[in-house]
Amino acid sequence: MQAAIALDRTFHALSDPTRRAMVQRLSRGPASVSELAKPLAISLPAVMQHLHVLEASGIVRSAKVGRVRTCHVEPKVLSQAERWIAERRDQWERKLDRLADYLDATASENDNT
Amino acid sequence: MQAAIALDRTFHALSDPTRRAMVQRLSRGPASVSELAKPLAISLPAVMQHLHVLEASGIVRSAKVGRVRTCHVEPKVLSQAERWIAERRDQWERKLDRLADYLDATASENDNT
DNA sequence: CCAATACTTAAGTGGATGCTTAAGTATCAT
DNA sequence: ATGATACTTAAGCATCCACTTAAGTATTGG
Repeated sequence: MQAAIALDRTFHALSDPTRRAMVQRLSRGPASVSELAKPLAISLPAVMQHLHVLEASGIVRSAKVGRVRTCHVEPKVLSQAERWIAERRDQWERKLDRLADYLDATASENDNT
Repeated sequence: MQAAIALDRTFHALSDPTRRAMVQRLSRGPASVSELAKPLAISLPAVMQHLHVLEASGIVRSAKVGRVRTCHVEPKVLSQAERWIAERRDQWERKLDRLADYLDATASENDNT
């Protein structure tokens, strides 16, 4: 049930376009807070708040050296969210396949008119 | 950039445990609104509101026949969200691989002591 | 030392979210 | 026709969200 809260936080973190832009930037490599903020048309405190959300989800980690905080992506958490989606999608798609098989089988039974 | 709004809605829809439970139920097969509501400890209007969120994202579709509304999962929208995550994760993991390669190469240069 | 840099904290605001209860509407069964 | 069933709409409410500005703190370069 702890996994549910992790998924809550991860999907919530990814539901905002600014945060996805930050993740996209960080997936090209580490960046400081101000580097993350540069392309965004919002204040630095707003960027900090988004960063907190991303860190709370575990998607992003950061560490401060001197006055610079450097951030990077943590792919494991992304994998968990990805897997949740994939499992539901697979389940539904297999269900559709089984339905198709059943319909095919039923159709061929009626082939001998 | 229409895709961004679709991702907003999809990830937002998945960020709630009640809605994920509904998706999980629907990935086993179609269900009516009251079937969806049965295991949930919330009122029927609340279930409706969650359903609206899921439909707005495109994850779920529904149609009413008589007085029963039947809902089902739409796997394409799930795939898009899944792909967004996979792309970022891959990018970061490849970056780490390249870094490892670089470190290996640098290490072997210093092998001739 | 002192000013610039790089965050960080705090407080406030408008709007979205998730829930409720109450009161509908449209079928279906008798 | 009438009651039960299956939603559906509406209204209200507490909380959360994304953002702002203002005022910090901690490093670093001159």
